[in-house]
Amino acid sequence: MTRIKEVAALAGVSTATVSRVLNGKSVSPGMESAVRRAVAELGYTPNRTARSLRRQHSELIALVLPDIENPFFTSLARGVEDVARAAGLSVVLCNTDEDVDTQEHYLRIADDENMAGVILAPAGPSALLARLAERHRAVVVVDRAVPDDVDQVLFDNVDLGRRAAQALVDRGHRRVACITGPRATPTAKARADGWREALHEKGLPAPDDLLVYANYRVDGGETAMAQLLAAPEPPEAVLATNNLVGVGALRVLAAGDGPHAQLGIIGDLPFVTSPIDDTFLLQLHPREMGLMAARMLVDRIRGEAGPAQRVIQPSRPVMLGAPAS
Amino acid sequence: MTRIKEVAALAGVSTATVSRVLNGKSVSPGMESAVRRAVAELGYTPNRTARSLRRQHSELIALVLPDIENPFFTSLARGVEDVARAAGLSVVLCNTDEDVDTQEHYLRIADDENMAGVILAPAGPSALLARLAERHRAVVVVDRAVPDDVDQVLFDNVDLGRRAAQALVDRGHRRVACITGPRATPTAKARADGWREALHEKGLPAPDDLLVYANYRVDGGETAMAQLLAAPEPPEAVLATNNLVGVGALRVLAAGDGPHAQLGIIGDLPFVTSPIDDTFLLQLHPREMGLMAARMLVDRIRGEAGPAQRVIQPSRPVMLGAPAS
DNA sequence: TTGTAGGCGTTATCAT
DNA sequence: ATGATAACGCCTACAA
Repeated sequence: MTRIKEVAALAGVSTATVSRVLNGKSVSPGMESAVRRAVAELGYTPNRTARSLRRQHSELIALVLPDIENPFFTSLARGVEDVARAAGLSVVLCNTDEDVDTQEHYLRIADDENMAGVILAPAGPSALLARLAERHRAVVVVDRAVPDDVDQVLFDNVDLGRRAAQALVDRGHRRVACITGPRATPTAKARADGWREALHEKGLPAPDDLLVYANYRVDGGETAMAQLLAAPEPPEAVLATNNLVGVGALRVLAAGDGPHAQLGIIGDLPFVTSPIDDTFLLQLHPREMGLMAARMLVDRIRGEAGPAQRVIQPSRPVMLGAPAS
Repeated sequence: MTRIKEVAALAGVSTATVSRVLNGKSVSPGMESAVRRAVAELGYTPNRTARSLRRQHSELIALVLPDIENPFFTSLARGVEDVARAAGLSVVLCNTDEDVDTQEHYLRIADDENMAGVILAPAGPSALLARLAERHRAVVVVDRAVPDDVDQVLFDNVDLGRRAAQALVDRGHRRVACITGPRATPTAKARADGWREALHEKGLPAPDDLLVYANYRVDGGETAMAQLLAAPEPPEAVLATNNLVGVGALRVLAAGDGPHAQLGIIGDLPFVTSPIDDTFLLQLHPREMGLMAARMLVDRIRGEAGPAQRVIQPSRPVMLGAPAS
């Protein structure tokens, strides 16, 4: 454990001078080189705990995610890292496992560790978030909106649902079902609302039996898809409103022992193995979302940001495989 | 920002008493309740930076991973979290992106932030790791062996390769190919060595054209599998030595426009969509590996661990779908 | 049991 | 430009 004091002693200067060299303040060339030599010789790096305590902020940012196993979020994380590292900040990831208590726990840690900022993909409402923002801590929320007055990078979820459903209708389908997440999940509800609006705009019915509230994971998609296909009058097309239920739905179709249906999925599928013919994808570009969120956070940390803003992230429609026969 | 001083003032005691209450030292009941009331009223939580500086260690552990987008590692992370959280430690994840410089960067942060311990899945050799261990920092290495004298939780990679290849040979195949990672990746090489040994033990040849060194990701698996199947004499079976190249290989097979081959994969496939008939899986249970590593780390942090040990993690063979026709 | 005070390692202020 | 020193917030001897 080498301390600044030892560096100072070896270089024959005061600790203040060492500190100045390390922080790029003006120091005479002779002393500077002596200090740098001593630093190199001892392999000294400043103790970040002491530095954070003194400066009242560290060079860490916390990226607090609800589900580290969802490729959407890991891809978002990569985007955040790229921007943050380039700005001299290090990213630590915290997994809330969709649990609000765990979320509060990690937000509090970020605060108590004097981290420079937090990017949060909320698992649910947070009391701490507002407090952090009030104290002028840098905070950016991604993916799921919160009522607080903080920077947010979001999708227009109703629009996503509408456009995805429209794409399916435009391919000639009249019975278009929707698999979405739990009623209590706002993005799931919004995307389903978009689906409903699209059908109505096209003059099509959107009966309750065409809308399935599944758990928002792979097994939820499987169950829901199986249920839809087993109905007396199965849908001609199915919209899966996130990547995981999309994987589940795709699995059921790929098993191939039931009626077919055209699939639309909101999100991306990094690890699919089946040939996905005849599937409509509305890609979300989570990495870009991470890049944007990190840029906003860096600006805020540097004090270059104005009032809190909400940015809507674009999405991209892609048709995979052969057109519907 | 509420400080211990304010709590002390509100409770009418000294800061020392507040600190004692917070850390479970003996305090008279009257004072204790007064302190607890004040803490609750102010919503006080101790500043972890100051605490870490004073105690010389924080309650954070760093989980340093080479690829946050690989489900193997996210699953491992979940295991680590479960044990660590139960032990009162919080986990922060750091992504090295398979880059040794980034790895050293995060290891240094873990050290300079006085973190309680580090679990590292190495991207390559680390000079800092040995220094951390020497300074009696808690360190556990997972998945990829390092020469240093630290706790390690590993697979027997040669054995994995051997058993997986044996399983394919035992199903009657004589031309069994192998897709593995880059020559410079020790686990990739070891698993390929196991494959070679198995073939030799069965009296089968293991010619160079049956062994493909791919990049260890999905696209590497695709390219390698396509190459193998396009050969004049395509293999009857193919061993993919990790989950990602397994996905790539499976994709090529599922596309179905070439000759077929039976597939063996070392690892798990959380997001596959195709029906995987006729595939041999040697499952690795990364979550269990994370549980074990975290338990060892906690023991070491608590000073309850003896000399550094290496634990070999078991794997499980599974045959999916119908037997080879 | 409780309070006082020193120190963890760094940075920043204030003299020089 | 440089050095001595206070302060960041907390914990823990030591004293009472």
